[in-house]
Amino acid sequence: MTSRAEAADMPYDGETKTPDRLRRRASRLLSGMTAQSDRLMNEGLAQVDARKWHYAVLASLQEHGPGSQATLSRRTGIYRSDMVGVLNELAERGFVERAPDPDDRRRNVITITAQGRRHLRRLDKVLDDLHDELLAPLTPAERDQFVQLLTRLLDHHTQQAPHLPIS
Amino acid sequence: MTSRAEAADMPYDGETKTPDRLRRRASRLLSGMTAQSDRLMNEGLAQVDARKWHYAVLASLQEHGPGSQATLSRRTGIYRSDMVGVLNELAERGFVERAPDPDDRRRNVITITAQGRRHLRRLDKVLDDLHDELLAPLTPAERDQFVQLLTRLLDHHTQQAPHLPIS
DNA sequence: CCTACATCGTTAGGCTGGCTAACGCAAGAG
DNA sequence: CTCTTGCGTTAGCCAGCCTAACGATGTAGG
Repeated sequence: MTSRAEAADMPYDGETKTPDRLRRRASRLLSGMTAQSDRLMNEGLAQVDARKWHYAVLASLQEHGPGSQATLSRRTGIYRSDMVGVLNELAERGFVERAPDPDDRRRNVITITAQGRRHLRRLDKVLDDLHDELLAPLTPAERDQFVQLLTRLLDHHTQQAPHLPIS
Repeated sequence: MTSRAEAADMPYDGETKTPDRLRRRASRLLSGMTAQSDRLMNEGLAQVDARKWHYAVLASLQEHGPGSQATLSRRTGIYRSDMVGVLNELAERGFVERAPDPDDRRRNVITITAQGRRHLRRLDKVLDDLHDELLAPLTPAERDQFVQLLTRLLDHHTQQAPHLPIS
């Protein structure tokens, strides 16, 4: 409250904030960590000729069964404009099948193939290992808590602001 | 264990994995959450004619004092090729000053101005509010823990893989 | 002094991911 | 039959991240 500012060579002009707010800002930590995570996953998946989206689509297919491209788009959070390309790649490799839906001729029904299921198992293993590396510094309990905190945060934000088609 | 596969209409071919592995993958939670966070911060900062980078630079200047562009680049994680533009924007608005360094004529010395400090205080307030919104579903204790977990993870990965110039 | 190398600010450009817009087609509602 | 909605597809924008190269300047070694 007292007038002790105006000292021109003192950089901290009355700020009592935590010194390294830059490093502590959750938003900054998040984007830093995501950058790291993306790098890790992309590199790892590239070694088995896959991408994150491949996994998302295959996993969604296996867990919720076949669906139209739009459905998959909603389930995975991939825009339907980008879904086209992803499915092309997956179909090229024989991991999914794209067949016209007889009940609704606008739609394609996407089905995972046996090969796709094998590939998915492989990806799951790869991702497990990568996540082990990603979360290496945390104990199992901490990992659970981390995931739980993230889940709660994400749920909160995707529910009241459905900006993303995720989930 | 028994052979009960081959049932073609049953999508789950013996997988005993957690059903919603897609949603639980830390990497996926992270990128989802970061997307949400980035959106929030960008929108909030845009309302005061600012960007994330502006904050990073100003905060770094205030905390560690003036420095060359390359130094700032290393401190904030902004590539020096992009730093040019950021500093142009900040200088235009009178938040920093760019002066040639007499001791090393390759360098510019960047200094935060009084106006810059005022602006930074404003940004800090804005960001505080935004983070309150971001972390709304968490209790104070949980927020701390979240930040702490993220910090540990990030430290771990940036130390042994200095891919990013961050910090 | 000369040479070799590193660092600085700057410009240009590439790649990727997220996102919007528009199209033609098909389905459903009134 | 028309209007609206959803579908798959193409095209393209924009921001972030990142590399490469340039001329100018500094540093170290002979």
